[in-house]
Amino acid sequence: MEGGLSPERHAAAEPVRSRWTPKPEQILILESIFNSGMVNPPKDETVRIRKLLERFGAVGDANVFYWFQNRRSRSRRRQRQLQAQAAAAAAASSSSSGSPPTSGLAPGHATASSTAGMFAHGATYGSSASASWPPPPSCEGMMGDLDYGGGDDLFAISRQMGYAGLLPVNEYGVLTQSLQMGESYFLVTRGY
Amino acid sequence: MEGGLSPERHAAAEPVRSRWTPKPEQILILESIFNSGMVNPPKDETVRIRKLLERFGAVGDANVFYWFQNRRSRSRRRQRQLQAQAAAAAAASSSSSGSPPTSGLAPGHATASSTAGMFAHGATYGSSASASWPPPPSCEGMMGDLDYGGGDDLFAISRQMGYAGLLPVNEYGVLTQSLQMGESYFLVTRGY
DNA sequence: GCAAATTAATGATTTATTCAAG
DNA sequence: CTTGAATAAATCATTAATTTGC
Repeated sequence: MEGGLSPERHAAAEPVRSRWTPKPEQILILESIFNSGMVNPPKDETVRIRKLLERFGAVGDANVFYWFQNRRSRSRRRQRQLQAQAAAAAAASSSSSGSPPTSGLAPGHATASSTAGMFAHGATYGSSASASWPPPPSCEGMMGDLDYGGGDDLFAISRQMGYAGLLPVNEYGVLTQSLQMGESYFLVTRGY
Repeated sequence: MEGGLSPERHAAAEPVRSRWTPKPEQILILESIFNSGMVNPPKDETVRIRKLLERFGAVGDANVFYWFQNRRSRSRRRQRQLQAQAAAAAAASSSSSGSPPTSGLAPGHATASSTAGMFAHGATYGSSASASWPPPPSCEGMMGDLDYGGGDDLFAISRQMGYAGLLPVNEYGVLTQSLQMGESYFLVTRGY
């Protein structure tokens, strides 16, 4: 099995599609949100998330949408595969003990080993990204962009609550507790 | 008690999701384009198409996108079903004359009965043509951006060149000849 | 150590399926 | 039933991890 991708291609006018490569911080945020149970954010939420992520690098709504879509899909596939494996093993060794297909998307275990401190911070990294927008769910929340100021008030919020301190994370360094829906979080990485 | 993900996300107030009902003229345009071979228009083309359709009623990019998606899907399914049927029949009767699965998308009968006059107009080219796109917005302007600006001259131009004459249509009143890629067409309905 | 060559992850597209309005 | 809307599954394509030979 090999890719068999030779330098032979339409070497004429290829726009060279490049794709978004999320920063570690962005991944952490996304994982956290996903892990907190919001696996399929509606459009307005997606916009909010995107605005959060933008602090760490250019990103578009579409990227966020795609991320969640892929995350859902692959999470489920892994789950299925794992279950099939278990089923096969069970069938091979003994019998029954079939666990009915629960939800499929299981949030967090907690192994709390890695540490990622979270608190607010203001730094304007990202620029904006080109963004078209994929087909998100219902149009309910399409009333104006509840744009809380300009983003810097994130500070305010977190200051209000004081830095939330450390939150429980799993083996991926991902939160196992849900983030507050209306809040915004920033994270401070430890090393990288 | 995270509650995980409640089965219901939509707020209590059901937004009464109403769906787009394309006008006959719009359907004709869409069918024509699809029938002409452009079965999966890239984003910029979709925008153009949407602008065209907007003359006959409110419509968004997402609607156009969905339409083509569904059209492709259902066209192919019908084709497959038909083929399966044929295969089954062939197998049942005698030795099969298997026709390899050609492309599923290739209509083009011609019965030329209905009439729809179409004006051709040399439109803005500029098709970046290459890339496809990330699916379009869901609840974006069903009325929002009135882009009539570059739109009106369509009429002007078509008036200039005079009606381009009738084009061959099939039993659905749909063109059987391909529309020119860079062009824009208008149709004059006969009654409705 | 370092790049070219491979492989593994994963962002982006397309297709198939499902749900619900009309 | 037809068909617009939404989602999940499958697929493609590019980027990061690696392996490998020097």
